[in-house]
Amino acid sequence: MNNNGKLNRRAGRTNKRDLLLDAAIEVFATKGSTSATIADVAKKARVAMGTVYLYFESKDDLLQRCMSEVISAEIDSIIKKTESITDPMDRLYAFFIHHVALVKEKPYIARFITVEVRQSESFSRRNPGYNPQQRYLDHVVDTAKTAIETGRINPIDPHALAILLVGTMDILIWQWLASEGQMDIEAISYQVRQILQTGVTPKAIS
Amino acid sequence: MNNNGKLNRRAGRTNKRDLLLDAAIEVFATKGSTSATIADVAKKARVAMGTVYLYFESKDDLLQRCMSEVISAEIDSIIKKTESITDPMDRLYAFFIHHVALVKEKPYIARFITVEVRQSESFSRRNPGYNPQQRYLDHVVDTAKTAIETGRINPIDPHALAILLVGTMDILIWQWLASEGQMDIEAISYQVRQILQTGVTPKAIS
Amino acid sequence: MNNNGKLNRRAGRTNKRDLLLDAAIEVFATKGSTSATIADVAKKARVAMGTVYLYFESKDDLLQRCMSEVISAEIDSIIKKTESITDPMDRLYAFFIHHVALVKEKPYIARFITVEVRQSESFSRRNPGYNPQQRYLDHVVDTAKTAIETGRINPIDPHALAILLVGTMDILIWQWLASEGQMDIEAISYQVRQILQTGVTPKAIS
Amino acid sequence: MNNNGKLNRRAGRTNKRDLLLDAAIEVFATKGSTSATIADVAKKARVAMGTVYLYFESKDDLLQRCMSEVISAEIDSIIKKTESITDPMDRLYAFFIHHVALVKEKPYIARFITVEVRQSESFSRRNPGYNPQQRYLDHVVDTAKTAIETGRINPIDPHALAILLVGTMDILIWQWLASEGQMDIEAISYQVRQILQTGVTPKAIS
DNA sequence: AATGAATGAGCCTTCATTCAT
DNA sequence: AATGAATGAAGGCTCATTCAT
Repeated sequence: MNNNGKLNRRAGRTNKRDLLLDAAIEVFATKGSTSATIADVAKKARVAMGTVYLYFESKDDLLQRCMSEVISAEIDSIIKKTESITDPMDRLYAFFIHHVALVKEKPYIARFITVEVRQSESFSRRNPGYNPQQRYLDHVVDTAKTAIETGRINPIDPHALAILLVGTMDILIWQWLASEGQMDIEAISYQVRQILQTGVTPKAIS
Repeated sequence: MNNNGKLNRRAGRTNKRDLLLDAAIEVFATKGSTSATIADVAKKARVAMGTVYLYFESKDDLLQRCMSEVISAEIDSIIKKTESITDPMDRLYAFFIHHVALVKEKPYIARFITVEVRQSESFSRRNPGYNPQQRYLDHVVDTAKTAIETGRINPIDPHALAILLVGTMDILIWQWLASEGQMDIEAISYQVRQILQTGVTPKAIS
Repeated sequence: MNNNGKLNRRAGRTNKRDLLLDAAIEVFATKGSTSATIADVAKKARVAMGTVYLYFESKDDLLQRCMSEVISAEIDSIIKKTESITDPMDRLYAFFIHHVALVKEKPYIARFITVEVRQSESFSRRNPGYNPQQRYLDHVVDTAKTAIETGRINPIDPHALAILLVGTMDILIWQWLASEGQMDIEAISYQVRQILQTGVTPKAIS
Repeated sequence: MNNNGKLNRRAGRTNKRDLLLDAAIEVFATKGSTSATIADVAKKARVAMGTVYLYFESKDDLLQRCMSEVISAEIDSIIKKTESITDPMDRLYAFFIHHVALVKEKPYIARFITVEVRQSESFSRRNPGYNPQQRYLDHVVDTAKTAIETGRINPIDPHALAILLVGTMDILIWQWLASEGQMDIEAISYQVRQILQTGVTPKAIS
């Protein structure tokens, strides 16, 4: 679809680099980043081991790039998709649902986020802005603040709500991955929304 | 020769074994179980490397024991502590608070639970009963069912509530660990309880 | 770029593999396969330790290959060399002499055969066809049967003769190795032939 | 059965030492001396590992003592048993048969002789007099010389005869061990005697 | 730009040996 | 004399990284 040499060359370069990033995420998610080897990644990408080092400085660099580039892009994409929704409650729910969709479409990205990113402390400390969970939390806090300001939801603590939502999403995905796709993630999501909306306590008593 | 031979021998054996388990959990939690070496564990426990193999068959065995013995014991202890509380809502909250207390007291156990157990799929598959998160989920589901039956809370989906609670707890701890203890975990916990009790939607509107 | 790509690659691979096999046989023969280390073999072959694992799966695999490839090839070669000799007695003697020549030329192969193969029971059981001593015995039995059928030698038990010959050869080499090449192995061989031909008992008395 | 304290104490000491030597030979013969561990020997002897070091300086010392004491004693015993036989040919055959009997009675000693002793170069060099095969060879050479001097056998090379006999014996036992006792060792022994007595060559032709 | 053979540091594990009891 | 827990050096093997082609 590109129509000049410059873009093509760039695309060529980008394609192999992206090919490697995709292969790396899948391999890292499947075997765990420590157990996965450069040979595994190279094999999955159908290139020679040495080629990996033409695009990434080291195995650790490759791992960091997976987090900061691929994962970050996916999350940006999700957040952007929900920005046009005006009702904050709907926006949060849409964000939730879009993430679920990503998970179903590219499960290895979900596994990578829920497993690898969490344990990568060195990454989190060096690149706090790229921690997907932090991105999610910040996004929810922002949305919640708007919702409160507009009176759309009760004046609750936005940070607490964010933790509730993101934590729920995280473990929901974890459970779904563990169930190997057997769990009805949408049904649970809907139930979660109901609880959050009305609370658990009977109205008369609360 | 202190008390009697039997106790001494048993205590002696148990002590060194427990010493190793504690050291292992801390080391595994800090470096990740794959990156951590037996030498690290031995050094932390101030014994020689070979000694580890007097009490555990392999590095993997040591990791499994950390999960199935130490972690499981802590979780049993927490669940047991809350069993006497009659009000289901209070019981769930107490369970939450006890877990927070454990985390504050032995942060490396928390880190081990939130990070290592999650990625140890092989363990989870072989020993589903020892997965702490599953234990938590089951416990909350049970408690929620009771609460619903007694009319103490609305007839919501217990499984959804469990995912909400445990997921929140999990990420709350993760955030607290990342903040290196700076976050006011109790305040957030209280806010979470408020949200869960009354819901986010203004009464009149919902 | 010498001849053609195919041959070069093949030759390159074969050469390093053969280099390792030769080094391994010498090291195994000298130190014993259990005491010999991969580092020893690598050092003798002037490669890095890891290189061994590019050509062989494990230390045990390397040992098996020494037996099944190198040793077997040498023995095939000896047996083939003697096949054209028509007189069975001469053929047996030629076989004996050729083996002695091999021993003198590549003493470490001889030592490997007399020492390592003997103790490698697991190998013998799994690959009975590659046991050099068994190969020798079978060959001698076959030749002896022909010799008997043609009336060239007395109707003795071929199996007993095989054991006599191969056993003698084995220990003769062992003695020669122990004497560090000082023993006149051909002279003894000739004497052995004399004894076998005429027997030890004076004609009149027997 | 001893009847004074001194002897008893000595016997006590000797018994545990002998117990260890027996256990060691069996273990060394079964697993190979390099693969066998001190723990194996201690377990077989039903003593603690440390006890081994009360009677032997090191694992190597234990191995040397197995060769120089136990094996040597067995061989002395065999040679002594045949000394009274006047006819040299009968004496050699009796020696052969006695060794076969030892092998059948204590196969692990046979395996130890045929396998372990052979590969223990360091031992052979340091203690040439204790090499069982050398002892056998020397004995046969002596007997053969007598037989020749008395005209009982042809004036052959005694050394060649010795190598013939001992080599045959060695491989015969090896074959028998490999056959797991299925081979009729006596029948083959008899055939071997026939061949040695009369030779393989038809009288008229030789 | 691409390859993959070669490297060697580092890890898990074993086991001969010691020593406090 | 006897024990066996503890030690730590050494070996097999892996894999991130390099470099000649």
